[in-house]
Amino acid sequence: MSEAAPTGDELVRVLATLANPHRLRVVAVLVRERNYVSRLARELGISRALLQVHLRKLEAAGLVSAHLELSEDGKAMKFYEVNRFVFTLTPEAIAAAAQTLTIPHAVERDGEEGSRS
Amino acid sequence: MSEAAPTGDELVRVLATLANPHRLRVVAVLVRERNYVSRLARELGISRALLQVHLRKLEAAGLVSAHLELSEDGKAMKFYEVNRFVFTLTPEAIAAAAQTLTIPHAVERDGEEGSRS
DNA sequence: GGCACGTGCTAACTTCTCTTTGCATGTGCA
DNA sequence: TGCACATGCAAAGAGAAGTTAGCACGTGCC
Repeated sequence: MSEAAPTGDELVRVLATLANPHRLRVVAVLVRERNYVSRLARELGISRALLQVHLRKLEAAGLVSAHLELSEDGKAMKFYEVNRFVFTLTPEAIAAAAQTLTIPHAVERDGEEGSRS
Repeated sequence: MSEAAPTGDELVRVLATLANPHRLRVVAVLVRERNYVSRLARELGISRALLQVHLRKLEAAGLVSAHLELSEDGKAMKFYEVNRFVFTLTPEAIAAAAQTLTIPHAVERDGEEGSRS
């Protein structure tokens, strides 16, 4: 996931996903070590239901991965870990990504009838 | 604005600002050349009122700058241009930023696991 | 069985964001 | 004076996002 040139839609999704304090904290915790949902919720001090929503978004954006595993005592636990990724935000990179946005707005240049000039 | 280590709040604001197709296109157009509001709106094919809202957010995030100037025929025109900025998004950078988030969630780690349910 | 722990889901509420619509101001020019 | 162009702002609706609460399922163990 080392981004060389993300598409506009992809970039929008990633940025929207990371533009949230909860999800930033989730990434921060997962960087240290992989973790399963319930424990992660406890460490972050948020409800499990809320965490799941954020984890789903992070996963949808490709920033984290989930692995369902069975613990020694037979309990199903869903482990999450962060993926490697590098997104570099500069005006130029953004301009390039913007060109690939779907549903592009009309950039028509017809009515050039300025009263002045 | 070459970010060495943005704060969590700052990062969230920048990401939230850039996570929008319209604003990405605005940056793309302004990278090529500075422009004033009305013309920018025409080129992007969106209403002026809508563009102003987006420009305000971009400016609030420090990504663009505005300069009010008078044209030859005396009309007041507000020119916008993009600022230089570099934000590098990696799991580690995000983890670092997350540590500086205000209104941090309680990350308590004691035997407070009550069965309140 | 009942409790503690893990998972999943959804309905419903609140809050925020986006977008449109409308009106206000000012200038230059035919 | 009236039109074309520039600016500004705010109310209000529509839609998306965030959050809570509640229920479902499964396992191991006293």
